[in-house]
Amino acid sequence: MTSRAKTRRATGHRARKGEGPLLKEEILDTTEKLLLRHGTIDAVSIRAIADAVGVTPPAIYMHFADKDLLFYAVCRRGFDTFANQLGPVLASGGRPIERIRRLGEEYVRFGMENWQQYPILFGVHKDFTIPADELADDPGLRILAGLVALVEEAQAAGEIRSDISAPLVAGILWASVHGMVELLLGRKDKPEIVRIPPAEELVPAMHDVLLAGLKP
Amino acid sequence: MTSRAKTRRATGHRARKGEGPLLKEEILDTTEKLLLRHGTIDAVSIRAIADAVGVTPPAIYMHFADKDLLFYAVCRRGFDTFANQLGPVLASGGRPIERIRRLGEEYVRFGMENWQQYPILFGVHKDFTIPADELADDPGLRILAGLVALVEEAQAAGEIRSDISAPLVAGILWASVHGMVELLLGRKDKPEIVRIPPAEELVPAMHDVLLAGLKP
DNA sequence: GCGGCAACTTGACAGCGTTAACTGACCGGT
DNA sequence: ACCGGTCAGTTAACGCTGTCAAGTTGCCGC
Repeated sequence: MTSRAKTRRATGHRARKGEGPLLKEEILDTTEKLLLRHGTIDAVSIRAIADAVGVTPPAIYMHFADKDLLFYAVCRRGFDTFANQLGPVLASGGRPIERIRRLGEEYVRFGMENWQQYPILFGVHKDFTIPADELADDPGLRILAGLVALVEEAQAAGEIRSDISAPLVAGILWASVHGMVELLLGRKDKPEIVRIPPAEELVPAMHDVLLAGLKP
Repeated sequence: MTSRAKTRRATGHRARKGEGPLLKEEILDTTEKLLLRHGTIDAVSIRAIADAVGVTPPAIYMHFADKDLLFYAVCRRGFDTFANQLGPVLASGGRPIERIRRLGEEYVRFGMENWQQYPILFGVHKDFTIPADELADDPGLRILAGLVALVEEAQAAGEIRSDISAPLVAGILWASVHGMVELLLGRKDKPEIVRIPPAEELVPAMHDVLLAGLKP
């Protein structure tokens, strides 16, 4: 029993005319699962994906041009759930400045929970070049645009100083929360070496400092 | 002319008894050069390194246990030059709060200039497990310890609020500058898509906000 | 001069992403 | 009812990768 051949090949099943997208979804699901299990892209081979789906490796290439685009598609899904998680916070009630704090805390929480996908989503090093047409309505950009609008709202309400432009403030906030996630993730499984305070102290303290520094 | 075989094999030279470390240094130099040229670890193969040095691939394994440790050694060197660059700033003159600002700006400048090595040095995703004994006197930890001490000095001088512990402040500062580097690097060669303000505005503005929020 | 050993080389293995060429199965048209 | 077309795969292979076991070469100390 070297190879599983679970879902499809074992059953002798073969997709009908319109069933291509079915396998495509199945590949995406399996790839995400394997990525979550093994942690990095390189640890998940095309052959392993194909085997888990129950299909031969070249079948993958019927639905994705290459490995990078497959994993971009997987990450794109994660990005969407990320945007869906943060969207409600953007539109929630309360003073703008409180929404900004909640947004940052949600961001860090999401990053910590999805630690396998996060570096792939937000890392500098994603080798694959994102297709330009897909990048147009990138979920991350939607969030960033929402953050800029939220900052403008806070500035209009007099809750944030206006001598720094809204995109500048948004960039500072984004850099801080992103750096915080990376700091926490990097020292995640070696807490005895680097004595960094735990997330429960760092994240609120950082927001205190940032929002204090942004007061008018 | 398929393979270069530059330095050693072409000359018929073979290392004497004590000349092992010579090749080791040469491997490190060549690997660093190739890494800077190609950007990522995966783009630099053991075979390419061996070929550039003028040696067969298994010869590399005489000096490094595997590929990961080779690249860790290369990164460790970069880390040392990083520490050497930041060390003087830590000990330089001026008020502690000014030194903190200069430290942050130097950090970002270093990160931007060494953009190929930076993600490998500071990324979450370095697959290799750093040998525990090497990690003890890690240059990055020395810098972090120096930053904590600097923050304590600033707190003692009454330049930074003392209701947040020094390690907490240091963590916030580190997360911010690191996130700023990643933000700038990530959007480095696609400035038309994400309209993020340039580094010359972001970095000083971020330090303004942080130091304002840290005022007593 | 000779054993020993450091420093390599040769040759190979298993696994990778990817491609070209082939094979069924289903569908619409005549 | 057959039949070409096309969708959805398969088989086989190429060139590449990191890595290892075994063999070879040449210097050093005795």
